[in-house]
Amino acid sequence: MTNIRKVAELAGVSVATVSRALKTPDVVAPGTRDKVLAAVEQAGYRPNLTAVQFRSQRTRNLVVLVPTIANTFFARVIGGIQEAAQRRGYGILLCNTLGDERTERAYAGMVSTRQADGLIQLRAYDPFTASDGKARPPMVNACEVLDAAPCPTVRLDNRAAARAVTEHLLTLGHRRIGMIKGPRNSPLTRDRLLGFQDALAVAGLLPDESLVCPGDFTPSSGYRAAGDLLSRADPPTAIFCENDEMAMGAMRRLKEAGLRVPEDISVAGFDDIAFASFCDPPLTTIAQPAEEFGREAVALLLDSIDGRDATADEHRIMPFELVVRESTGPVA
Amino acid sequence: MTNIRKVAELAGVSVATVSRALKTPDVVAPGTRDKVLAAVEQAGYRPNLTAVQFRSQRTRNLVVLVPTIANTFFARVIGGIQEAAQRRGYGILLCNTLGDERTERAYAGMVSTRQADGLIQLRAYDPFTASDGKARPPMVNACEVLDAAPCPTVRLDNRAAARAVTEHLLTLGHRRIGMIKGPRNSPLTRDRLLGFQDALAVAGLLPDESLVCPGDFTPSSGYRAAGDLLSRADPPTAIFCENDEMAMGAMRRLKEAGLRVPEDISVAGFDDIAFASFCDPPLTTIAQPAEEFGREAVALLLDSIDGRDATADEHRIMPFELVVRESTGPVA
DNA sequence: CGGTGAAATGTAACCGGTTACATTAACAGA
DNA sequence: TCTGTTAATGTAACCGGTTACATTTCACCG
Repeated sequence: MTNIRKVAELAGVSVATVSRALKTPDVVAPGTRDKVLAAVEQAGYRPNLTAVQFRSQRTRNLVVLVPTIANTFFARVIGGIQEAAQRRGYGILLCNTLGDERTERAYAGMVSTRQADGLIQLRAYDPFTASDGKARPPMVNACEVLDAAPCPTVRLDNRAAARAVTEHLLTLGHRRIGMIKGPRNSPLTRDRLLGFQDALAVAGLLPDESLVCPGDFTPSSGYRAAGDLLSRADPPTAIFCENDEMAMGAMRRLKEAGLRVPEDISVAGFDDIAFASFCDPPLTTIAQPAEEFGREAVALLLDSIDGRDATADEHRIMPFELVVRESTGPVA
Repeated sequence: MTNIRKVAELAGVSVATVSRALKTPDVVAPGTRDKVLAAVEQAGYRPNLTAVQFRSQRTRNLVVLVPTIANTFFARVIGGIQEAAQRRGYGILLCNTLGDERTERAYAGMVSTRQADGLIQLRAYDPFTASDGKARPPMVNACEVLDAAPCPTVRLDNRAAARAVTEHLLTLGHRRIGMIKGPRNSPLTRDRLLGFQDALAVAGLLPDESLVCPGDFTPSSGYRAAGDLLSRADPPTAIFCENDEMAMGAMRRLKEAGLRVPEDISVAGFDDIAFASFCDPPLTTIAQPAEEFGREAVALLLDSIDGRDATADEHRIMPFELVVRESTGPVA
């Protein structure tokens, strides 16, 4: 393999001069610089980045922990992360954790062992134990965020967004509204449920626990939950799903039961994934700037890595928008 | 930062003994081993992996180039890659190239510069130029595969799969069948088109170029293309889309035109993404073992990296299955 | 012409592991 | 007791860059 010494020999200069000609060209004489560049070209020299990383204690890699890449929303967030990271000269090490804490800690360890400079966590979980001490590696928590996050965060006001969806349904005259939740132990799910209940309370409605079904953000869990809601003595006239995937599963189930959406029952989702405007009927949902979540997370993380902002209390609340399409309508 | 020297000092042994106690424990005396492990524990020592990578010339990272992570099928493939890589102790460096060749080459360069040990390319493009010479870094090309790939490949028999879909439509009595293609210059698209034409030819039908519309694998391109097909004097009675995303876009467009699927017009897709069984009506499509593509690609790449199999002519053809759901029916 | 300072370049230490080779220790057999 | 052999451990070179510091070169000025 051609290394810097071979190039130095070829150009008739020292290794230091080669290094400088490549990294800080303005400090070497023009003539020397040209000689070096010619030698680099001739030798087909590419600096060994593991050596650079080792020496400089900087890898320019970021670890990204995502609960599941199969989720369309997360895929968009990752797209944003990757784009922003690349623009700033960073690569991303992706880990699809599937919620497994051992896996999360293993990948988080890549930061402790200097394989990456920082970490973006898209789940409400802190992979660093107390034993990591006060020397917490740079981390940003985005999308699904810990209540007392020990790091900067990027999130939505999920409670307000869920209230907006619920108010929309109430305005249409719905009074018996079902909800399909996300996974338990999730602050995000809890907040959306709170927003849902807030709106009901304002409308003077008592919360009905039996109208709230568990789900796990997959279409099939939405399908099952919708079935449960239909089997009630007095099924709801509208269903609010905590994401679009479950809403699509729910709509499938409703149609199989012979119900029309929205004439017989309304359905609302959350996230505004690409399919939301193409399913039948197009889905009323909350649009989130997914890619922007990713970009913002990268910006905060790089700030933290570069020590530009030591405070771990930098929190960004991203905007949402209620997108009313055809899956919600007046109560029958 | 605690390094191996601190640990050695703490344990009262040499750095070599510490290294051995961790990497090849059987060559150090049990008593010494215990002392070292205790010192490691006490110091909270984690080996600096950049140093290990630099020294051993192995990073245990793989670069993955994906045209677009937003595509549900690719997301599943990446999930398979990530899982298999992790099981073998490798991390993945993900690059969402969006088809940009500069970006692809930049990331591919991470292999040449030793930041990664190999590369998985999910697009029909070779990021290594001739100047990289005979020292081609380990690479595997999966899913969308070059005709003369200079490396092992993992792919589907797209031609046979497309023929199977088309034969299914012919069996239902369709004679005027539209097709929505993927991006131009794609061997995968070309093969699916060939399979489509094969089936038509066997049925004695002449190919009708005007029934073949361009698309780009997004729902909106399917939506547009379906509109084009409908505007013909004699629109097709069935549409074969080269992926499920476009099929869902097309179905949306057909419904807006007041057509019922499959009573008035049949639609078939390709890939069997999660939404395929939840859209309305559930989509007839080709199921591909997406995760398995990823796992297989990793297996081939690690073989190549470890020199277990020097031949670049290892090619895997993955199985497909025609999944008939409700979006296709007899011609009206 | 010698002195001065700036610019250009060279020398070598250093980053933190791994490992070839050297050394020491321990023990068996003569 | 001495020698040979093996196991355990230590010493130090090495990987390929970066960079502090030393040295050389050279223009310019008194």
